[in-house]
Amino acid sequence: MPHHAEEIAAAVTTRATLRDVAMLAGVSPKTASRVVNGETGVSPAKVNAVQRAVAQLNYRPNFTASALRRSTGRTAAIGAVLENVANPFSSALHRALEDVARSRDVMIFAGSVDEDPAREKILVQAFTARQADALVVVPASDNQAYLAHEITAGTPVIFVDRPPVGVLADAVLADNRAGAAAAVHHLVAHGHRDIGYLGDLSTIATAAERLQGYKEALSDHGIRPQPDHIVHDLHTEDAARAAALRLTTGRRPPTAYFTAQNLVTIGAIRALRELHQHEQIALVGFDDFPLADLLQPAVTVVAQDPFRMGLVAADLIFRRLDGQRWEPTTHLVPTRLIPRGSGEITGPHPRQS
Amino acid sequence: MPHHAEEIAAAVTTRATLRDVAMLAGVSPKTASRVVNGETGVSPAKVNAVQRAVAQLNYRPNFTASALRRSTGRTAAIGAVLENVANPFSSALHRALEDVARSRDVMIFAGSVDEDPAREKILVQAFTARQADALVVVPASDNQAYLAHEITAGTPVIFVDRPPVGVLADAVLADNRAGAAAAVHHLVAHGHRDIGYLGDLSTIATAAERLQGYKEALSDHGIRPQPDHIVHDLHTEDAARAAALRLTTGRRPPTAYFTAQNLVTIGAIRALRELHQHEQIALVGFDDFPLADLLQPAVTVVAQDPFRMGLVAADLIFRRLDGQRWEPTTHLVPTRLIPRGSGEITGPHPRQS
DNA sequence: ACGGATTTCGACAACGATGTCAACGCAGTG
DNA sequence: CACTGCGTTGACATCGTTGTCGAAATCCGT
Repeated sequence: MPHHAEEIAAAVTTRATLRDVAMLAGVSPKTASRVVNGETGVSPAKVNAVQRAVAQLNYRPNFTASALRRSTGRTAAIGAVLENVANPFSSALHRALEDVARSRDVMIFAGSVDEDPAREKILVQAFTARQADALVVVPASDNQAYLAHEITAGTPVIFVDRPPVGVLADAVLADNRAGAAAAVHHLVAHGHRDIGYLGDLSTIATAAERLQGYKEALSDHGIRPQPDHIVHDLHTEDAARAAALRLTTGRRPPTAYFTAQNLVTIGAIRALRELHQHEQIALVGFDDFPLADLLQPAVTVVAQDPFRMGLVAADLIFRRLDGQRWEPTTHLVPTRLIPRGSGEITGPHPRQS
Repeated sequence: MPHHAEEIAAAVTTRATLRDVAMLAGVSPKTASRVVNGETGVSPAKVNAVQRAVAQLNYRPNFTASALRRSTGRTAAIGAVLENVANPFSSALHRALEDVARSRDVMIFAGSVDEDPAREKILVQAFTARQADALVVVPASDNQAYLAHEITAGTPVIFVDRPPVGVLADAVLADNRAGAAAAVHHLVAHGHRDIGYLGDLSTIATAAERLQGYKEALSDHGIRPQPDHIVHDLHTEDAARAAALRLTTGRRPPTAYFTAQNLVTIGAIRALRELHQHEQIALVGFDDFPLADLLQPAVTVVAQDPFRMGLVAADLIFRRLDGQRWEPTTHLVPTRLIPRGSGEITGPHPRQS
């Protein structure tokens, strides 16, 4: 159906195209395109005519069509496969990506995986089908070999928080092992030798790393970990609370806890409160959370820096998009132990020194 | 440049197109398209050949090109103009949108405005340029007339948390006025008559509504609000803390506070702690926050339900996208007062009844 | 006034995909 | 045997935009 002038006038209900603008301005679509894109070499008279037509028709360029035609094919969009856009870690990461992307006029597509491996693939597919220029992935599945094709096809893929398996790619990880070890060293230094471990799903790579750090640190002090004081697979606050209740009311309860994830920390705190042990039993949590400093006692944590991780990931992405080449590299972002009170409750084995 | 067979074999570095698939399978692009889209009326032999070619070339359809050609032109993407993807309100809203969108295979573009009116327009532009099928907007500017064109062009636009100005559109709002009034009634019922108000930027519509509710509730009880106990434009935790410190150490300090926003609430709590007044001065905050129940005293709040607001907004969007028509409507999502302790500290005017 | 350089402009094809439609092959019918 | 009808298939145009390239108009210096 050809576009006639009278149609254009009547067509307030539909979006104007460059053809419509060109027709109204009495120029070719190509010239209209030139004006819209601010190219030089168009006579002032035509520039004016096109600009008036643009305003009159409220023309908005179709960026997807433009990207399709353009040589680079860039869509100026990055896909972020996150754990859950609503949790603080993911959303801080998301925000960091956005901040860097904003300076380049790039948008972020974000989606939540909820630890569902199938969902991870679905989201990656959805983002690649929409021609995302790059992907940021917090993997939930146990293998990301399916991403090899995207990477060889030139799409930068950066893994964040958890390392890739089955494929070589850049990764930005917290130093989970060192962070967990620091927590344990801190507790031992405050006189604890019987330190309970409460952790997330053992399928999650970071959880495994933190357990490893916990065990290594204990072994550094010649302490043999008590198997029944190590509990995995606590994926909800309530599961963590139940586990902490059980351990604390058992015979020979731990004198301190290392809680290896946010919700686990909070669940454990609830349990200790209920048992009125929160001023007696020490606790260090992995991953900081808002208001940790306002609780009684304030909660000592090993803080990650998800915002910084996002900044690093975004930097890698844009360096790759700018054409830089390098071997896939893993970047460790350090953690920081923040003593606030709960981790400084002294235990029964004060240091001799 | 034409696609030759040997090019296809060598072209592992570039993304395969439907042309490549068709060529390798020995069929026309149209037939390949039919197979990829699962249309009927293709002989089993060709279906097989195409599927093999798809697998061999790791073909992934270009959804943006498809959307461009398709009659509906839907991109299966919704733009969300949020306050800040990293704050709990926005991210809960975001997540609700995602949950509903997921069931329709629709993705969410999200961006943060940070209360910057210019940024609001930029994001809307970016989303419409990318042909988002619909927009969810938490406005920060004082006028959204610029969106009228999108709406008449048939793009559903739903305002959330704050009403639109200068344009008619659906809106999903918390019942700010009633919620604020409920907080004040609650405090009065516990013996308070001198209730300080600490609020966010007065340019934000919700802040104005909450102040209005506060004033009306006071007036219902025949209380004249004290002008110097009303402080606006507290947009950071620290500004709120400073204001609470100032009011509380002034002569004739309020016996209770209504803090009209999240960070303001937390800032006020910090101030009261520092002055050791947190067990003496009552406080009700607007908007719930995690761990409010673990503080000492636990914090009484008027809870909004951003997740529900997102669900309602998403429902409106998809009903519009499905072709339903109705006059723009405002949906009020009720708030809920959650007594936890800080709001039940009794004041100097216990009720006679 | 002339030739050549420069500027301005539009026709055309193409990006990757699909709607339209006509052509083809093959079976069944009169 | 010619004809109809159905199921397959591909040629072509098109979505909105821009890269390429040559034509036309304008400019300059001599």
